[in-house]
Amino acid sequence: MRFTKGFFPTVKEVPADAVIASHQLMIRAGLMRPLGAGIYSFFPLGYAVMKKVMQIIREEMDAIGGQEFHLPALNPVELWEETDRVKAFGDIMFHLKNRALVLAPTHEEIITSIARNHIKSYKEMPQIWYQIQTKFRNEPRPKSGVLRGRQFTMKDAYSMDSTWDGLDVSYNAHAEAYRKIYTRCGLKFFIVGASSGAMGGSGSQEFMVESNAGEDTVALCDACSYAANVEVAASAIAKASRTENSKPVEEIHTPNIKSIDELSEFLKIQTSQCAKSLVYFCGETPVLIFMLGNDQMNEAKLQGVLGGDVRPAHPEELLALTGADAGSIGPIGLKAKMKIIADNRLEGANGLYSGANKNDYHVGNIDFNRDVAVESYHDLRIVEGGEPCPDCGKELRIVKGIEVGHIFKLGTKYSVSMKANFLDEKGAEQPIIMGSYGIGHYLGQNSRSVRCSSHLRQRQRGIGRKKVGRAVRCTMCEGSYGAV
RNA sequence: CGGGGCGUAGCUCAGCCCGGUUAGAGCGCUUGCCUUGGGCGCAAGAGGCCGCAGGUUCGAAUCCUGUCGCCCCGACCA
Repeated sequence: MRFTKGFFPTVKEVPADAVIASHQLMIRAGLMRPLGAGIYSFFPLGYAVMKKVMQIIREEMDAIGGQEFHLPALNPVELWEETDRVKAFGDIMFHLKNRALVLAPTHEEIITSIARNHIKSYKEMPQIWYQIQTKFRNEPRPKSGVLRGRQFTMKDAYSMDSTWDGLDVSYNAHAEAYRKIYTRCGLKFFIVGASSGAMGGSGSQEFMVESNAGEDTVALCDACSYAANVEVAASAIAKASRTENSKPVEEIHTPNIKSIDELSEFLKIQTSQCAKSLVYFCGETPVLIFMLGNDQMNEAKLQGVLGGDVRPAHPEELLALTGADAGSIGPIGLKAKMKIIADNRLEGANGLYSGANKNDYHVGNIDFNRDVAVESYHDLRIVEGGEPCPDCGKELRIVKGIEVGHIFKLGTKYSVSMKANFLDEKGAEQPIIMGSYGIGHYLGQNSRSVRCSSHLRQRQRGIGRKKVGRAVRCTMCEGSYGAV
């Protein structure tokens, strides 16, 4: 068909409700249009790009032995009740009003139900099943165009193995296939370790693309391959120093000194000679936390250490527990007995300054070994850009990333709850060992890959009609984007 | 779900605070002319029940209430 006959409705003006570049460009170039919040119609040009991406995905999935399915999006609720995920998803899952049906946000349950009906022997595994399909998630807040929508296209794959080694093989095969897929799509990606969250299982990795439109913040090392979500990222930053001899503690009058900066300024000391105190509650239990200097505490890490939801103490609680207001709290002279934990950087440190638990007073020469009943030391800090990489020591960068893929070792979570068992070599019944692999799973989608491509391909001038034509062709040519 | 913003021509917006004749602009669209090799120029024209529903008023796009929708921040994100 002639290009001039094509339906490519372009717009000159930047759409009022599109904020990020990719969203604006995809609309302006006529790739798609919104139908409602988080719902998009893909027009021929946009669908052409999407189809090319799907083609690449199919080729790489087939190459690792994947078999393509087409599963229903309309699912009986009962299936989801078997794994208790009706509750787990809550409002995120769409429920039909006039039937006991839900719109599938992912397909572990369906796959597992098929597996339990048909896979009876270890001889029938491994299996890799995948599909490219429309998913539905009732996002409380769709945003950034196609980045987070209520209906989207996703490739989801599932592996079924009879052994844990087999799971590793399937998992690694997917990781490799994903590398090829993103590379062929022309995306510069990096891989971060992730928590498997409520998906369950023993491990997972996220494939991410650097973008300031991203929703995740990642500490990234360009020298080695270290990459970790800031929620879990660590750095090889030095600990606080320890001198040969500890001097006796001394109380210092520090009128109106609250912050670490004010304290170091007032006492003419380094911020790294100060211990910052924070009080959090984990449930009903107050916990006193020490950080070195101006280090920021990472609530996600604290939560991991304490094993529950945490919240900062209120001002009145601070006063009751310590005898002072925020800014004057410290390890010595506490009013109430509290669990005390501290950041690793403070382990064994001495000569430190902290609050005296008395407003307008601080205490100096604190020795954490001698004066503070620290229950345990943990990595509790938020990694900052420029700190040394924990693996290679080079500088870390803090970047925003878009999750374009997520792979999980599910293990037996679904096979156990849904009783998907097989007979092993000895004739013993075992639950199937599963993996789940999404491009890009919860936050991702094929359409997001399109989005990323558009985003990365944009130039100062934006993408005009001719450029879009070429962009699409280039997408079709598997990542020869340099030519655009 | 909490906070903020916005809903006026296909698009981007003005008008609304200080209610009052046929509601405007640019771009787009249609027609004609011009030009006849590139987001051209000139002229004419179509197109809006001012998101929807109530209310206040002699009179509402303009004020009030409700409602729906959309966007942003936050919470959430399997």
